[in-house]
Amino acid sequence: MSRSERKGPAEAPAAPPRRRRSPEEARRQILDAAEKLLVEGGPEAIRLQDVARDVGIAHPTILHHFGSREGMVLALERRAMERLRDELMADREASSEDVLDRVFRVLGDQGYARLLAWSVLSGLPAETGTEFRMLEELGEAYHSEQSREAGIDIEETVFRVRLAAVALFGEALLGPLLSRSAGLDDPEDEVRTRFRHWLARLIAGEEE
Amino acid sequence: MSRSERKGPAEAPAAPPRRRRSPEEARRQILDAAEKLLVEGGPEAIRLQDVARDVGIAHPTILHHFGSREGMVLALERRAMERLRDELMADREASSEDVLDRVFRVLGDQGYARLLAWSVLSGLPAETGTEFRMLEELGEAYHSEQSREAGIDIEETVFRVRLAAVALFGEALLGPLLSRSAGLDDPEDEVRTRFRHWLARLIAGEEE
DNA sequence: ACCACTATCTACAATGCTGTAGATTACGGG
DNA sequence: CCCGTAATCTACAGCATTGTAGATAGTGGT
Repeated sequence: MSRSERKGPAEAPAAPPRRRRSPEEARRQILDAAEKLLVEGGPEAIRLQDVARDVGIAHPTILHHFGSREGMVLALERRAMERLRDELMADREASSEDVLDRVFRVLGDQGYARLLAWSVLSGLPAETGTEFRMLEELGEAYHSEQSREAGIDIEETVFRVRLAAVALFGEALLGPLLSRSAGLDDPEDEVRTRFRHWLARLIAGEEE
Repeated sequence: MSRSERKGPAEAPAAPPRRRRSPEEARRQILDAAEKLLVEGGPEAIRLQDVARDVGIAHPTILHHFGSREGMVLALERRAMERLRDELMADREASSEDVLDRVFRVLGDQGYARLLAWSVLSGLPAETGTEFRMLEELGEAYHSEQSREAGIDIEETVFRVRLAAVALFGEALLGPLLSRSAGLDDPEDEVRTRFRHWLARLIAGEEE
Protein backbone atom coordinates (compact mmCIF):
# COMPACT_ATOMS: atom_id res chain seq x y z
CA MET A 1 0.00 0.00 0.00
CA SER A 2 2.98 2.23 -0.33
CA ARG A 3 2.71 5.30 -2.42
CA SER A 4 4.92 3.95 -5.22
CA GLU A 5 2.81 0.89 -5.84
CA ARG A 6 1.29 2.37 -8.96
CA LYS A 7 3.21 4.24 -11.53
CA GLY A 8 0.16 5.04 -13.64
CA PRO A 9 0.06 8.76 -14.19
CA ALA A 10 -3.66 9.29 -14.06
CA GLU A 11 -4.99 7.45 -11.06
CA ALA A 12 -3.38 8.17 -7.74
CA PRO A 13 -2.41 11.85 -7.53
CA ALA A 14 1.15 10.55 -7.61
CA ALA A 15 2.32 13.06 -5.00
CA PRO A 16 3.90 15.92 -6.95
CA PRO A 17 7.58 16.30 -6.23
CA ARG A 18 8.42 18.05 -3.00
CA ARG A 19 10.50 21.13 -3.04
CA ARG A 20 12.66 21.47 0.02
CA ARG A 21 13.53 25.02 0.92
CA SER A 22 15.93 26.35 3.49
CA PRO A 23 14.10 27.49 6.63
CA GLU A 24 14.96 31.09 5.83
CA GLU A 25 13.68 30.86 2.29
CA ALA A 26 10.53 29.10 3.43
CA ARG A 27 9.84 31.76 6.04
CA ARG A 28 10.47 34.49 3.53
CA GLN A 29 8.09 33.04 0.97
CA ILE A 30 5.43 32.48 3.60
CA LEU A 31 5.67 36.04 4.88
CA ASP A 32 5.57 37.37 1.34
CA ALA A 33 2.37 35.49 0.64
CA ALA A 34 0.83 36.53 3.96
CA GLU A 35 1.69 40.14 3.28
CA LYS A 36 0.15 39.99 -0.18
CA LEU A 37 -3.05 38.54 1.24
CA LEU A 38 -3.15 41.22 3.90
CA VAL A 39 -2.76 44.03 1.42
CA GLU A 40 -5.30 42.61 -0.97
CA GLY A 41 -8.01 41.39 1.32
CA GLY A 42 -7.46 42.90 4.71
CA PRO A 43 -6.61 41.41 8.07
CA GLU A 44 -9.06 38.57 8.03
CA ALA A 45 -7.70 37.35 4.73
CA ILE A 46 -4.57 35.95 6.35
CA ARG A 47 -5.65 32.36 6.61
CA LEU A 48 -3.19 29.55 6.93
CA GLN A 49 -4.69 27.58 4.09
CA ASP A 50 -4.73 30.53 1.72
CA VAL A 51 -1.16 31.49 2.55
CA ALA A 52 -0.09 27.90 2.06
CA ARG A 53 -1.89 27.68 -1.25
CA ASP A 54 -0.19 30.82 -2.52
CA VAL A 55 3.22 29.51 -1.57
CA GLY A 56 2.45 26.08 -2.91
CA ILE A 57 2.79 24.15 0.33
CA ALA A 58 0.52 22.48 2.83
CA HIS A 59 -0.66 24.62 5.70
CA PRO A 60 0.93 22.59 8.51
CA THR A 61 4.28 23.54 7.03
CA ILE A 62 3.56 27.09 8.13
CA LEU A 63 2.89 25.88 11.65
CA HIS A 64 6.16 24.01 11.52
CA HIS A 65 8.08 27.19 10.73
CA PHE A 66 6.24 29.67 12.92
CA GLY A 67 4.71 27.56 15.65
CA SER A 68 1.31 29.11 15.28
CA ARG A 69 -0.64 31.55 13.20
CA GLU A 70 0.10 34.24 15.72
CA GLY A 71 3.78 33.49 15.42
CA MET A 72 3.58 34.04 11.69
CA VAL A 73 1.72 37.30 12.12
CA LEU A 74 4.22 38.50 14.68
CA ALA A 75 7.09 37.74 12.34
CA LEU A 76 5.28 39.62 9.61
CA GLU A 77 4.93 42.66 11.82
CA ARG A 78 8.52 42.54 12.91
CA ARG A 79 9.72 42.39 9.33
CA ALA A 80 7.48 45.26 8.30
CA MET A 81 8.61 47.48 11.14
CA GLU A 82 12.23 46.74 10.38
CA ARG A 83 11.82 47.69 6.75
CA LEU A 84 9.97 50.83 7.68
CA ARG A 85 12.61 51.85 10.17
CA ASP A 86 15.37 51.22 7.66
CA GLU A 87 13.56 53.31 5.11
CA LEU A 88 13.15 56.14 7.60
CA MET A 89 16.66 56.11 8.91
CA ALA A 90 18.42 55.73 5.58
CA ASP A 91 20.16 58.88 4.38
CA ARG A 92 18.83 61.65 6.51
CA GLU A 93 20.45 64.09 4.18
CA ALA A 94 17.74 63.70 1.58
CA SER A 95 15.15 66.40 1.18
CA SER A 96 12.08 65.93 3.29
CA GLU A 97 10.10 65.70 0.10
CA ASP A 98 12.13 62.70 -0.96
CA VAL A 99 11.83 61.11 2.45
CA LEU A 100 8.08 61.55 2.50
CA ASP A 101 7.81 60.11 -0.96
CA ARG A 102 9.83 57.08 -0.05
CA VAL A 103 8.08 56.45 3.23
CA PHE A 104 4.74 56.86 1.59
CA ARG A 105 5.64 54.33 -1.02
CA VAL A 106 6.53 51.84 1.69
CA LEU A 107 3.41 52.61 3.66
CA GLY A 108 1.01 52.69 0.76
CA ASP A 109 2.18 50.54 -2.07
CA GLN A 110 3.71 47.81 0.00
CA GLY A 111 0.78 47.82 2.33
CA TYR A 112 2.53 48.47 5.60
CA ALA A 113 -0.03 51.05 6.52
CA ARG A 114 -2.65 48.36 6.37
CA LEU A 115 -0.53 45.98 8.34
CA LEU A 116 0.21 48.59 10.96
CA ALA A 117 -3.39 49.69 11.20
CA TRP A 118 -4.59 46.18 11.65
CA SER A 119 -1.93 45.59 14.25
CA VAL A 120 -3.08 48.63 16.16
CA LEU A 121 -6.72 47.65 15.90
CA SER A 122 -6.32 44.16 17.26
CA GLY A 123 -4.54 45.09 20.43
CA LEU A 124 -1.02 45.44 19.19
CA PRO A 125 1.60 42.91 20.28
CA ALA A 126 3.09 45.35 22.74
CA GLU A 127 6.39 45.02 20.97
CA THR A 128 5.28 46.90 17.91
CA GLY A 129 4.63 49.98 19.97
CA THR A 130 8.19 50.13 21.13
CA GLU A 131 9.38 50.50 17.59
CA PHE A 132 7.79 53.90 17.46
CA ARG A 133 10.52 55.31 19.54
CA MET A 134 12.26 55.74 16.23
CA LEU A 135 9.95 58.64 15.51
CA GLU A 136 11.29 60.44 18.53
CA GLU A 137 14.82 59.76 17.41
CA LEU A 138 14.00 60.94 13.95
CA GLY A 139 12.54 64.15 15.25
CA GLU A 140 15.57 64.86 17.36
CA ALA A 141 17.85 64.07 14.47
CA TYR A 142 16.14 66.51 12.21
CA HIS A 143 16.12 69.07 14.94
CA SER A 144 19.82 68.98 15.65
CA GLU A 145 20.62 69.05 12.00
CA GLN A 146 18.74 72.05 10.84
CA SER A 147 17.14 74.17 13.41
CA ARG A 148 19.01 73.86 16.65
CA GLU A 149 20.79 77.16 16.45
CA ALA A 150 17.84 78.83 14.80
CA GLY A 151 16.18 78.88 18.20
CA ILE A 152 13.20 76.82 17.14
CA ASP A 153 11.40 75.01 19.90
CA ILE A 154 12.21 71.34 19.74
CA GLU A 155 8.57 70.52 20.15
CA GLU A 156 7.98 72.24 16.87
CA THR A 157 10.25 69.77 15.12
CA VAL A 158 8.86 66.78 16.96
CA PHE A 159 5.36 67.85 16.05
CA ARG A 160 6.29 68.08 12.41
CA VAL A 161 7.64 64.58 12.41
CA ARG A 162 4.52 63.47 14.21
CA LEU A 163 2.38 65.19 11.63
CA ALA A 164 4.31 63.53 8.83
CA ALA A 165 3.79 60.17 10.45
CA VAL A 166 0.07 60.41 11.10
CA ALA A 167 -0.68 62.19 7.85
CA LEU A 168 1.19 59.68 5.73
CA PHE A 169 -0.39 56.87 7.62
CA GLY A 170 -3.86 58.32 7.22
CA GLU A 171 -3.31 59.12 3.57
CA ALA A 172 -2.11 55.63 2.85
CA LEU A 173 -5.28 54.21 4.33
CA LEU A 174 -7.85 56.76 3.29
CA GLY A 175 -6.23 58.05 0.12
CA PRO A 176 -7.81 55.61 -2.29
CA LEU A 177 -11.21 56.34 -0.79
CA LEU A 178 -10.78 60.06 -0.96
CA SER A 179 -9.61 59.96 -4.53
CA ARG A 180 -12.32 57.63 -5.65
CA SER A 181 -14.91 59.88 -4.12
CA ALA A 182 -13.55 62.71 -6.20
CA GLY A 183 -15.16 61.12 -9.20
CA LEU A 184 -12.13 61.05 -11.43
CA ASP A 185 -10.75 57.71 -12.37
CA ASP A 186 -7.38 58.06 -13.95
CA PRO A 187 -5.73 61.22 -12.73
CA GLU A 188 -6.54 60.55 -9.11
CA ASP A 189 -3.09 59.24 -8.44
CA GLU A 190 -1.77 62.52 -9.69
CA VAL A 191 -3.89 64.31 -7.13
CA ARG A 192 -2.46 62.16 -4.38
CA THR A 193 1.04 62.88 -5.59
CA ARG A 194 0.40 66.62 -5.63
CA PHE A 195 -1.08 66.39 -2.18
CA ARG A 196 1.99 64.60 -0.88
CA HIS A 197 4.29 67.23 -2.34
CA TRP A 198 2.13 69.98 -0.96
CA LEU A 199 2.28 68.28 2.40
CA ALA A 200 6.05 67.91 2.18
CA ARG A 201 6.45 71.63 1.56
CA LEU A 202 4.11 72.45 4.41
CA ILE A 203 5.96 70.24 6.84
CA ALA A 204 9.39 71.29 5.65
CA GLY A 205 8.50 74.77 6.85
CA GLU A 206 7.29 76.92 4.02
CA GLU A 207 5.76 79.20 6.56
CA GLU A 208 7.91 82.16 7.20
CA MET B 1 -42.94 19.84 31.72
CA SER B 2 -43.86 23.45 31.31
CA ARG B 3 -41.48 26.08 32.47
CA SER B 4 -43.58 27.05 35.50
CA GLU B 5 -43.78 23.57 36.92
CA ARG B 6 -41.15 24.29 39.52
CA LYS B 7 -40.96 27.41 41.53
CA GLY B 8 -37.84 26.40 43.41
CA PRO B 9 -35.27 29.09 42.87
CA ALA B 10 -32.15 26.93 42.63
CA GLU B 11 -32.81 24.05 40.29
CA ALA B 12 -34.03 24.68 36.79
CA PRO B 13 -32.65 27.96 35.45
CA ALA B 14 -36.27 29.08 35.55
CA ALA B 15 -35.98 31.08 32.33
CA PRO B 16 -35.38 34.64 33.45
CA PRO B 17 -38.15 37.00 32.40
CA ARG B 18 -37.98 38.13 28.81
CA ARG B 19 -37.75 41.75 28.02
CA ARG B 20 -39.43 42.70 24.80
CA ARG B 21 -37.94 45.72 23.10
CA SER B 22 -39.15 47.66 20.12
CA PRO B 23 -37.24 46.73 16.99
CA GLU B 24 -35.59 50.14 16.93
CA GLU B 25 -34.52 49.91 20.53
CA ALA B 26 -33.21 46.39 20.04
CA ARG B 27 -31.20 47.41 17.01
CA ARG B 28 -29.83 50.39 18.84
CA GLN B 29 -28.71 48.35 21.84
CA ILE B 30 -27.16 45.73 19.60
CA LEU B 31 -25.23 48.28 17.60
CA ASP B 32 -24.08 49.98 20.78
CA ALA B 33 -22.71 46.73 22.11
CA ALA B 34 -21.08 45.83 18.81
CA GLU B 35 -19.45 49.24 18.63
CA LYS B 36 -18.13 48.92 22.15
CA LEU B 37 -16.64 45.53 21.37
CA LEU B 38 -15.05 46.83 18.20
CA VAL B 39 -13.43 49.79 19.90
CA GLU B 40 -12.19 47.74 22.81
CA GLY B 41 -11.02 44.57 21.22
CA GLY B 42 -10.58 45.27 17.55
CA PRO B 43 -12.28 43.94 14.46
CA GLU B 44 -12.27 40.29 15.35
CA ALA B 45 -13.99 40.99 18.65
CA ILE B 46 -17.37 41.52 17.03
CA ARG B 47 -18.82 38.09 17.63
CA LEU B 48 -22.52 37.48 17.67
CA GLN B 49 -22.38 35.64 20.95
CA ASP B 50 -20.37 38.34 22.67
CA VAL B 51 -22.57 41.11 21.38
CA ALA B 52 -25.62 39.17 22.50
CA ARG B 53 -24.14 38.59 25.92
CA ASP B 54 -23.42 42.29 26.38
CA VAL B 55 -26.95 43.23 25.44
CA GLY B 56 -28.42 40.45 27.53
CA ILE B 57 -30.09 38.51 24.75
CA ALA B 58 -29.49 35.31 22.82
CA HIS B 59 -27.46 35.58 19.67
CA PRO B 60 -30.16 34.45 17.23
CA THR B 61 -32.07 37.56 18.20
CA ILE B 62 -29.39 39.56 16.45
CA LEU B 63 -29.86 37.49 13.32
CA HIS B 64 -33.56 38.13 13.57
CA HIS B 65 -33.02 41.89 13.54
CA PHE B 66 -30.20 42.17 11.03
CA GLY B 67 -30.52 39.04 8.93
CA SER B 68 -26.88 38.18 9.20
CA ARG B 69 -23.69 39.23 10.90
CA GLU B 70 -22.74 41.19 7.83
CA GLY B 71 -26.05 42.99 8.00
CA MET B 72 -25.29 44.04 11.54
CA VAL B 73 -21.83 45.21 10.58
CA LEU B 74 -23.18 47.16 7.64
CA ALA B 75 -25.72 48.87 9.85
CA LEU B 76 -22.96 49.71 12.29
CA GLU B 77 -20.89 51.30 9.56
CA ARG B 78 -23.82 53.25 8.22
CA ARG B 79 -24.62 54.63 11.65
CA ALA B 80 -21.04 55.59 12.31
CA MET B 81 -20.66 57.36 9.00
CA GLU B 82 -23.88 59.23 9.55
CA ARG B 83 -22.75 60.45 12.93
CA LEU B 84 -19.37 61.40 11.58
CA ARG B 85 -20.91 63.33 8.72
CA ASP B 86 -23.31 65.09 11.04
CA GLU B 87 -20.46 66.07 13.28
CA LEU B 88 -18.47 67.38 10.35
CA MET B 89 -21.29 69.28 8.72
CA ALA B 90 -22.73 70.80 11.87
CA ASP B 91 -22.23 74.54 12.16
CA ARG B 92 -19.64 75.36 9.60
CA GLU B 93 -19.34 78.78 11.16
CA ALA B 94 -17.24 77.51 14.03
CA SER B 95 -13.53 78.15 14.05
CA SER B 96 -11.48 75.45 12.42
CA GLU B 97 -9.81 74.81 15.73
CA ASP B 98 -13.17 73.99 17.24
CA VAL B 99 -14.09 71.83 14.30
CA LEU B 100 -10.84 69.91 14.57
CA ASP B 101 -11.35 69.43 18.26
CA ARG B 102 -14.83 68.12 17.77
CA VAL B 103 -13.92 65.84 14.90
CA PHE B 104 -10.99 64.51 16.82
CA ARG B 105 -13.18 63.73 19.74
CA VAL B 106 -15.55 61.83 17.47
CA LEU B 107 -12.73 60.01 15.73
CA GLY B 108 -10.58 59.31 18.71
CA ASP B 109 -12.53 59.08 21.88
CA GLN B 110 -15.63 57.54 20.45
CA GLY B 111 -13.61 55.13 18.46
CA TYR B 112 -14.90 55.95 15.01
CA ALA B 113 -11.39 56.08 13.72
CA ARG B 114 -11.03 52.48 14.69
CA LEU B 115 -14.35 51.66 13.14
CA LEU B 116 -13.48 53.49 9.97
CA ALA B 117 -10.05 51.95 9.78
CA TRP B 118 -11.48 48.54 10.20
CA SER B 119 -14.06 49.26 7.54
CA VAL B 120 -11.33 50.32 5.17
CA LEU B 121 -9.17 47.33 5.99
CA SER B 122 -11.81 44.71 5.42
CA GLY B 123 -12.56 45.72 1.89
CA LEU B 124 -15.00 48.50 2.44
CA PRO B 125 -18.65 47.92 1.55
CA ALA B 126 -18.44 50.12 -1.52
CA GLU B 127 -21.14 52.25 -0.04
CA THR B 128 -18.96 53.62 2.70
CA GLY B 129 -16.60 55.14 0.20
CA THR B 130 -19.33 57.25 -1.27
CA GLU B 131 -19.80 58.99 2.03
CA PHE B 132 -16.43 60.60 1.65
CA ARG B 133 -17.77 62.93 -0.91
CA MET B 134 -18.64 65.03 2.12
CA LEU B 135 -15.00 65.93 2.45
CA GLU B 136 -15.07 67.49 -0.98
CA GLU B 137 -18.19 69.42 -0.04
CA LEU B 138 -16.61 70.49 3.18
CA GLY B 139 -13.55 71.77 1.38
CA GLU B 140 -15.60 73.73 -1.08
CA ALA B 141 -17.72 75.14 1.70
CA TYR B 142 -14.72 76.45 3.56
CA HIS B 143 -13.31 77.79 0.37
CA SER B 144 -16.33 79.82 -0.58
CA GLU B 145 -16.68 81.16 2.93
CA GLN B 146 -13.28 82.53 3.60
CA SER B 147 -10.88 82.59 0.76
CA ARG B 148 -12.76 82.85 -2.45
CA GLU B 149 -12.10 86.48 -3.03
CA ALA B 150 -8.62 86.26 -1.59
CA GLY B 151 -7.53 84.55 -4.79
CA ILE B 152 -6.39 81.37 -3.11
CA ASP B 153 -6.28 78.29 -5.25
CA ILE B 154 -9.19 76.05 -4.43
CA GLU B 155 -6.89 73.07 -4.36
CA GLU B 156 -5.10 74.71 -1.47
CA THR B 157 -8.29 74.63 0.56
CA VAL B 158 -9.23 71.13 -0.51
CA PHE B 159 -5.79 69.93 0.43
CA ARG B 160 -6.10 71.47 3.87
CA VAL B 161 -9.34 69.67 4.50
CA ARG B 162 -7.75 66.51 3.23
CA LEU B 163 -4.82 67.00 5.53
CA ALA B 164 -7.12 67.55 8.46
CA ALA B 165 -8.94 64.34 7.66
CA VAL B 166 -5.95 62.07 7.22
CA ALA B 167 -3.96 63.63 10.05
CA LEU B 168 -6.78 63.39 12.56
CA PHE B 169 -7.52 59.89 11.42
CA GLY B 170 -3.90 58.88 11.77
CA GLU B 171 -3.54 60.61 15.10
CA ALA B 172 -6.58 58.91 16.48
CA LEU B 173 -5.15 55.54 15.58
CA LEU B 174 -1.48 56.07 16.25
CA GLY B 175 -1.66 58.73 18.92
CA PRO B 176 -1.75 56.41 21.91
CA LEU B 177 1.20 54.51 20.53
CA LEU B 178 3.23 57.62 19.84
CA SER B 179 2.58 59.01 23.27
CA ARG B 180 3.37 55.79 25.02
CA SER B 181 6.65 55.56 23.20
CA ALA B 182 7.51 58.98 24.48
CA GLY B 183 8.01 57.48 27.89
CA LEU B 184 5.71 59.75 29.80
CA ASP B 185 2.63 58.27 31.33
CA ASP B 186 0.37 60.95 32.63
CA PRO B 187 0.92 64.12 30.67
CA GLU B 188 0.80 62.38 27.35
CA ASP B 189 -2.75 63.42 26.77
CA GLU B 190 -1.59 66.97 27.18
CA VAL B 191 0.97 66.44 24.45
CA ARG B 192 -1.70 65.14 22.15
CA THR B 193 -3.88 68.13 22.91
CA ARG B 194 -1.02 70.52 22.20
CA PHE B 195 -0.32 68.68 19.00
CA ARG B 196 -3.91 68.99 17.91
CA HIS B 197 -3.94 72.71 18.58
CA TRP B 198 -0.63 73.12 16.81
CA LEU B 199 -2.07 71.22 13.88
CA ALA B 200 -5.20 73.33 13.89
CA ARG B 201 -3.16 76.52 13.70
CA LEU B 202 -1.04 75.08 10.92
CA ILE B 203 -4.04 74.06 8.86
CA ALA B 204 -5.95 77.24 9.53
CA GLY B 205 -3.16 79.05 7.72
CA GLU B 206 -0.71 80.54 10.14
CA GLU B 207 1.77 80.69 7.36
CA GLU B 208 1.94 84.13 5.89
C1' DA C 1 26.19 4.84 -0.56
C1' DC C 2 24.30 5.32 3.51
C1' DC C 3 22.33 7.88 7.35
C1' DA C 4 20.54 11.47 10.22
C1' DC C 5 18.00 15.46 10.17
C1' DT C 6 14.15 17.95 9.19
C1' DA C 7 11.17 20.15 5.76
C1' DT C 8 7.07 18.62 3.97
C1' DC C 9 2.91 15.96 3.37
C1' DT C 10 -1.80 13.56 4.39
C1' DA C 11 -5.37 12.79 7.51
C1' DC C 12 -7.71 13.93 11.38
C1' DA C 13 -9.10 16.15 15.86
C1' DA C 14 -10.95 20.18 18.23
C1' DT C 15 -12.82 24.37 18.60
C1' DG C 16 -15.57 28.36 17.67
C1' DC C 17 -18.67 30.94 15.11
C1' DT C 18 -22.54 31.79 11.95
C1' DG C 19 -26.93 30.55 10.73
C1' DT C 20 -31.57 27.59 11.06
C1' DA C 21 -35.85 25.45 13.12
C1' DG C 22 -39.32 25.43 16.00
C1' DA C 23 -41.19 26.51 20.44
C1' DT C 24 -42.27 30.20 23.78
C1' DT C 25 -43.78 34.54 25.61
C1' DA C 26 -44.58 39.58 25.78
C1' DC C 27 -47.43 43.20 24.17
C1' DG C 28 -50.92 45.76 21.66
C1' DG C 29 -55.43 45.80 19.49
C1' DG C 30 -59.96 44.02 18.95
C1' DC D 1 -60.33 39.20 27.93
C1' DC D 2 -58.69 36.86 24.07
C1' DC D 3 -55.74 36.56 20.05
C1' DG D 4 -52.33 37.46 16.64
C1' DT D 5 -47.97 39.28 15.71
C1' DA D 6 -43.33 39.14 16.39
C1' DA D 7 -39.49 39.47 19.61
C1' DT D 8 -37.07 36.17 22.00
C1' DC D 9 -35.47 31.73 23.46
C1' DT D 10 -33.29 26.78 23.29
C1' DA D 11 -31.19 23.33 20.65
C1' DC D 12 -28.86 21.95 16.86
C1' DA D 13 -26.76 21.82 12.19
C1' DG D 14 -22.88 23.21 9.24
C1' DC D 15 -18.82 25.17 8.12
C1' DA D 16 -14.29 27.13 8.38
C1' DT D 17 -10.11 27.48 10.63
C1' DT D 18 -6.34 26.39 13.64
C1' DG D 19 -3.61 22.94 15.39
C1' DT D 20 -1.81 17.79 16.05
C1' DA D 21 0.12 13.12 14.79
C1' DG D 22 2.55 10.30 12.24
C1' DA D 23 4.37 9.11 7.79
C1' DT D 24 7.28 10.52 3.75
C1' DA D 25 11.06 12.34 1.29
C1' DG D 26 14.78 15.75 0.06
C1' DT D 27 19.59 17.21 1.36
C1' DG D 28 24.00 17.46 3.33
C1' DG D 29 27.58 15.14 5.62
C1' DT D 30 30.35 10.98 6.58
